[in-house]
Amino acid sequence: MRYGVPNLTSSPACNSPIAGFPIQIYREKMVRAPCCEKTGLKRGPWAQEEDDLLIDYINKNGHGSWRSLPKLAGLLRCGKSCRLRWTNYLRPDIKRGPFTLEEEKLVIQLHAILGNRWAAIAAQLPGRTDNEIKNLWNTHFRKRLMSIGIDPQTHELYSLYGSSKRLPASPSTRHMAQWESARLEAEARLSMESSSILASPKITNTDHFLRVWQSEAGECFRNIKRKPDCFSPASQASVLISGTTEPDSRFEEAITFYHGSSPSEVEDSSYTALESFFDFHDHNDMSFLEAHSN
DNA sequence: AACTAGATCAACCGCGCATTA
DNA sequence: ATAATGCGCGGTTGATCTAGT
Repeated sequence: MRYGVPNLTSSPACNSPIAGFPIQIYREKMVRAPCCEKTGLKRGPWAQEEDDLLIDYINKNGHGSWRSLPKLAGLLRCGKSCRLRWTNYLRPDIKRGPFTLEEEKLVIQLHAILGNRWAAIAAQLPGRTDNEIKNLWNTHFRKRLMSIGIDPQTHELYSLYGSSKRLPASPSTRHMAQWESARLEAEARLSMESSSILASPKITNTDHFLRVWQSEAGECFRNIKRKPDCFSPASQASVLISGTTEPDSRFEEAITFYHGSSPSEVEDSSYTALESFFDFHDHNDMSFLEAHSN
């Protein structure tokens, strides 16, 4: 049976008084009380009948308070377990099955920007859960990136900075490596695919971003740093792209990287970077950019 | 056929933030 | 202002599956 009695000697979770620890020790260690009374509650894999009960209840009543849901639905589970089961597996809009090439590419690009913010990455992939993406990353991408000499955490090329994993000096250099890693990964995948079916969308995307880059919006985007006013470059870019004045700090670094690059200098890696940046915003933003394209 | 090692992924946990009392 | 509570997140675990020997 999976997830049996916790190992009291090694698991931090055993600090719970319910797991057998004296209440005093529990309090001294300042450990938060468990989310629910675990005695008598079922753990481990969900049975079909449990799934049916949960689906039936949520379909009729919505989930409401997760804490009170199990009792109301007739489940011997804690609310946390119910929420996890629903959000990661039972939700009707969950997309099962292997990730598409485009989804994989997007995950890599978003990870280069967002890091291990799985929920934020999942928000950009409809039907995919943070857990699924996290598993995908840890089981596939991490090893693959490492095998081609890229640090999966920072997206930096080990080979650029010698054999050690020390960080490169400047933010712009770091981002060059970051974007390069995304490009290398995408290209490595594409090279394994012999069909022209996959090549065509790439060209289309490149043309699209080249058009955006050369458009009025792209010009503003490139010249942002030259504009002297109260907004930071990233703020201006955000206003331009999405209307928000609260950009992620990583975008500020990204803008710095873009600044000074001419269209002829920005090859595929920068298109990939630009694509990542724009993909982070919703599709309405893309409509705005397309409307301003030549 | 039996064993082993590595890969996969559902489910767990503690923590931090936001909200409520 | 503070404590309690609820929820969601990221990291980790371990049962099961698969491929290799």
